[in-house]
Amino acid sequence: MSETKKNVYNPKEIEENYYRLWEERNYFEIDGNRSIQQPDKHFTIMMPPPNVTGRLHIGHALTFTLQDIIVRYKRMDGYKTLWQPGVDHAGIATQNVVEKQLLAEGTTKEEIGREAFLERAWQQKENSQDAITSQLRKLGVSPAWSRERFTMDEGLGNAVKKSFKQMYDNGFIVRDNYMINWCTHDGALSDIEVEHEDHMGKMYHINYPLSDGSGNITVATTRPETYFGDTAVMIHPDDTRHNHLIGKKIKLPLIEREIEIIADSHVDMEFGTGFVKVTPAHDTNDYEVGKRHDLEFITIFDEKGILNSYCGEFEGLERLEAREVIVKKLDSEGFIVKIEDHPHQVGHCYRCKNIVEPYISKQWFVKKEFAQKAIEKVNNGEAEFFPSHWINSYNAWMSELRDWCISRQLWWGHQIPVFYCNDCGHEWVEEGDAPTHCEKCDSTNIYQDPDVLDTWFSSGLWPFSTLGWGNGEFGKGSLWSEDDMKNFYPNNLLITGFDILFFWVARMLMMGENITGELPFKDIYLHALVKDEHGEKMSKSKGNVIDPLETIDKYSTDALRFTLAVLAVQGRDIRLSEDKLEQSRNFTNKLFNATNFLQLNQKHFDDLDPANIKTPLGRYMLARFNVAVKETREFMDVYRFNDAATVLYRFLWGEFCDWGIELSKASKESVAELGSIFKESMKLLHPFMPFITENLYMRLSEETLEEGESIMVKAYPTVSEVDDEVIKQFDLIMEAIVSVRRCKTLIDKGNQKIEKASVKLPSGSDLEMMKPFIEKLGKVEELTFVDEKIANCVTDVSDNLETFISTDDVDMSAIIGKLTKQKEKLEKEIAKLNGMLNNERFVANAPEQVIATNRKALEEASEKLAKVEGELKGFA
RNA sequence: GAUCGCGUAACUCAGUGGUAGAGUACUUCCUUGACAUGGAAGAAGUCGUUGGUUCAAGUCCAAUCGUGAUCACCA
Repeated sequence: MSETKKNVYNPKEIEENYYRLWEERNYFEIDGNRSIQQPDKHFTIMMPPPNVTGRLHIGHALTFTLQDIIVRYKRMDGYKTLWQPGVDHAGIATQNVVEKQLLAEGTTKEEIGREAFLERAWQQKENSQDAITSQLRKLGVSPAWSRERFTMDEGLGNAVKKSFKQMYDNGFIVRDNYMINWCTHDGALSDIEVEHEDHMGKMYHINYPLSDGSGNITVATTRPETYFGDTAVMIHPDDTRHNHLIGKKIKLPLIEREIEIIADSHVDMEFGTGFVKVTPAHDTNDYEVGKRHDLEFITIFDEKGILNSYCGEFEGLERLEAREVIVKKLDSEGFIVKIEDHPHQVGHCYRCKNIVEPYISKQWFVKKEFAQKAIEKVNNGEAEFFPSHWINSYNAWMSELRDWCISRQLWWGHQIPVFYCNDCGHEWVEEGDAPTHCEKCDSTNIYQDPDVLDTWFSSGLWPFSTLGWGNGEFGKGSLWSEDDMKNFYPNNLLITGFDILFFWVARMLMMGENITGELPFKDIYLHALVKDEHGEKMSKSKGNVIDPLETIDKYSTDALRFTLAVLAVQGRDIRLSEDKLEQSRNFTNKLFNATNFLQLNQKHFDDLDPANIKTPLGRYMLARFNVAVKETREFMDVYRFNDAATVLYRFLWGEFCDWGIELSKASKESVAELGSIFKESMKLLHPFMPFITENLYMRLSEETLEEGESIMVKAYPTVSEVDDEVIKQFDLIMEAIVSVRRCKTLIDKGNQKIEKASVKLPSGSDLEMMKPFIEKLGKVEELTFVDEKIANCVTDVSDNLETFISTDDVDMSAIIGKLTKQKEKLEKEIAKLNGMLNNERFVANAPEQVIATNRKALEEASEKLAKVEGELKGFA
């Protein structure tokens, strides 16, 4: 078991203390990196505030990991960095959680009343906020905790009132009767709070008798209970089957209310019977028809869905329960023609899953025109989506926008800051404290609108309300300061999931633009969902949920973070699996052991100064490091987390450990330099793996975090001059080593040490420098450099060199087979290159550099082919 | 119905017009001065299909098939 193993990295010992020390030292705060801050460099990113409803899930882990990577990078790169934390009151969601708690206790919100209910909701908020933020800390994230906000704290409440007034005064907020989405449990919903789900329902064909007794017409409906609200039947004016009936009257079954047959081109003649019942108060399309034809709007059930007196004997039944009862009665009276299965989509409340009803109600709305400038500015490139294709979804949604219903019949939320006077009927918005008198007639007989605002109204202000905008005096100097709007607005970046593009991102864009005159952020990075290894959505019922806290326990925070980063490819779902986590865990172990190796030789390593890197191997690793720094920075700057993580993995494992450390075994004097480079690469990796990089950096500095300054406030590595010459030399050394190893497999000495081997290198090579490396890693006792093939040997031909190992007895057929295959491959390559180079149009059109590259490739391939053919001749 | 993704090695996926890449798995081998959560060598691809543009296409365009997401409508 791992407990008994030596040399295995144990993250738990390390992660425990570091986070506490970092936080205590205020490294996460905007001036936490004061020692390396550069003037006029600011970076802002807002944390999407988690709901105060539940615990941390893997989606949180992804989004906060990506944010933390960027924030740590910017902080180390000298930016005054604000990562603004906070939590969201999550109106309906939280209210439902508390209602469930009450239900379990055998009571209801109505029983305990609004005041006691809100107390319970605040308690839920406190508990959940504590839980979520302590779980976030386990992820190693570094937001400015001292500035933590809550969407319903007093300052943000002030900002809500101020912005509401501004929007009201500008005519963007209005109150009117609309047909809205009504949840009989949660009240009014905006369009996007309704989820349409496929559902196998029934289509009921019902006979409506003509008033003159001349027969029946048949209408088809999926919601028969709504017929009590019918105020017309319509047909298409061009429908020659039926248009002679236009203007005739029919009598509704059972209740015998008389309605007219009207003509409207909204009817699809191909569908159903051609007759459509019109229920203006309970159907979105019929609402429009009703307005066009000036029909009566009959509402047949109340806010809880209980049928009213328009429904005759069915009054008092609940709308869904009533359906079966009504149909049974209609059938027994002979009105039902037939009932068919009918697949269709039904709208459900996104919070309580209740079936949503179109319902006429007086509500507060934000006019769709409010979004206009935000659409224009985004399309002018003032904000940029990553991946860029999201602008299509943004535009599609924005262009079809309808007025946004912002009033909610809830208790938990920002109460709408509108007051009404019972005496003079005056209505006004109050952005200050609650008034005691009507501002017009001075009456004290006034009341505040009982509804609260959509939760997304206050979160729409998040990019600037957290910076003190509209907060009044609340939090000034502690939670925010007067410079904040100047320094941190607009925010540089938003990172969030695409699932809240419309709910949140679009709302922030329009609110920010209107209220501050500027879009709230420049870059918008939308990440995908985290799915399981088979690409399935994670869900409790499927049992495929990966819990980030359990994952951290098993693999470490660093491993989870690195895995999420390496999988975070723009525009693709993230398939998380144990395999990937293991790979990252192994990577941490590799880094741990690289440090162990370095410290076999010496304990302390200086920080990197390129001028002090003198040995050939040191200069080579420095050159590779520089390439890694350049690529990492470039990928981070365009939010290509996966590419940056892959570069780091490749450099640290594939280049530093597999080659650098191994080569250093033949060049002990280079170890001190490699240690410095390794320390510097811990800085490069730090944003991804904050804990292990801190630990290894400290170990190699012979310091502890308790005494030393954290890696997280040291300058991020920059590119120094890359030595191309030394790269060439080591490419040759490594090619020779691989060639020797390959050659040894021909004599079945794969990994064993052999006495002699000969290598033919290109002229001008620094043989003396190269020799010890090739001997050590090729495991050759004595290496000789030759100009010609030696007698009785096996050969390996590689691009720039050949290896010979003398032998008396070996199976030549394998070697011949291998060489033949090599020959065929080269011939193919040469033919291809020749084809291109002999093509006049290629030579005329292709860039010179491409032509030169191909010429060189042809030359090299031809030379290599000659060698291979020479070898084959020797066996003939 | 509309829009937007995705289709590359057995698997999971990178790939930015210029000779097809990684990790895992696989084959063969190795306890070497850190790491077997390790090391070495190797094998493995009609880049969904068909056209087009181009000197040159996995990459750009069109069509098509498969697959997924979002939005809308369905009386």
